[in-house]
Amino acid sequence: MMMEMEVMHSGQQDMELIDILWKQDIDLGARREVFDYNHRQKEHELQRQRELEEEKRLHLVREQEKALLAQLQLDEETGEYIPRPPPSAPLQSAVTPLEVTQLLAETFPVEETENTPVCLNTTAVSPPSSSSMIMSPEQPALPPVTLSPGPLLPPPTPQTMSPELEQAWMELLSLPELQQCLNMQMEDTLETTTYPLPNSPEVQNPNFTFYPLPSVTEGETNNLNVCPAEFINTFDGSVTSMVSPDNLSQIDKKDPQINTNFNAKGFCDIFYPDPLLEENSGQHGIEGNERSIMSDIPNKPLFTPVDLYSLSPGDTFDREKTNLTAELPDSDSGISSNTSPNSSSPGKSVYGDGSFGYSDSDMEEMDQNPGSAESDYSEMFSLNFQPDDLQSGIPVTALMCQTQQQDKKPKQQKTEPAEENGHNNAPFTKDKQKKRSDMRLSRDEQRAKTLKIPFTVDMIINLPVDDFNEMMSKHQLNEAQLALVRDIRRRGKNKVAAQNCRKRKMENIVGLEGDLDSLKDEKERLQSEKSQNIKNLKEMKQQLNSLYLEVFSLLRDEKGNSYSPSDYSLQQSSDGSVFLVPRIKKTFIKSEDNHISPL
DNA sequence: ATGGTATGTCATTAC
DNA sequence: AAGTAATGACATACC
Repeated sequence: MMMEMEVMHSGQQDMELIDILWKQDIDLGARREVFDYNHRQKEHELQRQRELEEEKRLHLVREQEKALLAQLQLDEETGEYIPRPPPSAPLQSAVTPLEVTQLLAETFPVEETENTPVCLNTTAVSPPSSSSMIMSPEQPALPPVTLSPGPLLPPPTPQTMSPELEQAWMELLSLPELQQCLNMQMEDTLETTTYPLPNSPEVQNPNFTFYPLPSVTEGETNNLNVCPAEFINTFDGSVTSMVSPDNLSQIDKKDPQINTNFNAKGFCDIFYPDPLLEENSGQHGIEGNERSIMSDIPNKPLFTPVDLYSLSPGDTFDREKTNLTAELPDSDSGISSNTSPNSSSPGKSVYGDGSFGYSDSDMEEMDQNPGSAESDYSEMFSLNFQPDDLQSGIPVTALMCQTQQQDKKPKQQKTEPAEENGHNNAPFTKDKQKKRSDMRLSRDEQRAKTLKIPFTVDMIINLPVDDFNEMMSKHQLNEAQLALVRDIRRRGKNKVAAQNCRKRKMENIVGLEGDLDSLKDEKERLQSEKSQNIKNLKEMKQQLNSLYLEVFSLLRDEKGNSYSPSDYSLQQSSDGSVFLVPRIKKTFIKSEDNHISPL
């Protein structure tokens, strides 16, 4: 046992080291689960041993608390368990050790808790007891009456808690190990909603009030080691017996999974749970059952991811905030970022959400677009971005899309944090690209919704002038709205015109390219025809020349001599007769036409 | 980093 | 003259 405790303690030190290192690595993008997982892998065998040990102890604890609870009855007003009078506790002596019941009876009134042994608290901060604090292995031991108090009662809040409980809660929060676990949960981007500490049973354990806080850090292991098992059991029994029924029932209804997890995996799996599993189970528990209650409590907002980061110490919130901002650079849609984190959490986190509720493009647009309409957009935006919206937790862009997605909204709010944290950017960028094209088409639509234009963009753009004017005349629109409607109509028509223009231009280009091709073909054909004609002409000339020479060679004068082709030429008159004409004496020959002998 | 492409928008002109 | 179409030019996002 001593060895185990020491090993456990060293393991916790490792965990703390990992915590520190991980915090340093936050900006490098290192995720906590990696370290936790490796750590768990290393300590897996040790954990198994501890689990077996723990299971045995828990079994005993259950038996005891069953008996203890049987001795308690619910105070309807305070919601606390109070010891039953001895006659009404028949199980008391049957199951519970006498010392336990005595201690319980003595310590249960808050005023008397100074009798609480130190080792009780020590067990409370030791991992096994911590797990039993959060888990509810004691649930089956609850009597039926206390197990089913009917509708869920509000969890203990600063408003509802008694001062003792509140103090106990604060001190509990300051427990080093608990803080470690809380830090893990808060620093882990996925482990958010399993933050049930305000509801934790031990919160209402007055014993914690008297826990010497400084000694916790120093002596937790020492006390652990020296604490007798019977005291541990006693403490556990008292703790569970102190649990108010509403808390128990909440735990029971909130996260039944924890029981199984606890038994199956042990406390390490609870404190370092599988992120997704933890996320989902926690969210269902809190948001499903307690949203309505918690949302009314300003100081206890829902532990949605962003809220947790807003609660987490140091740079955690800023880091997450910037991450969110970076992850959602284009929230034209107004969907992705706005639905998840802030629906029910007022205050800082909401402002953070609001600050990146508008997309860059939207802001740029508002800056870019001159004119009254756009300036009014800004006005509207600033007006819309008011506590009213903050209360509802939905920024303007979310509000704009809210109408489109009202049916999806509740589910999204539950699932999206897990999804957002669960996967990386790759799917998101895909969606973003899809949404981008879609959203760019509907930019004017969003503007119209921002200014509450009572027409659809489609109507504004496509209605004929008369219908459009009639439609406009039926509504009283202010200057900005009128300007926006005009701009929408102009832009819409111009957009179509540009599309048609480009289409025509392309068609013209294609037609001209076709013309060019056909003209090239024609040119080629004509060129080949020309060359063929030239060839034919040349051939005919050759034939004519041959024929001429042949005819000329047959001519003879009176003396029977042949004519020289260089001195004479053959010419054909219009009536078809052919004359032999001397080349040099052409004019002379003509003048002496009678001297020429017809052929 | 850079060039090409698609698209939206604005200014101007034509109808 | 007003409304609309056409189109060049520019900006932006995306590949």
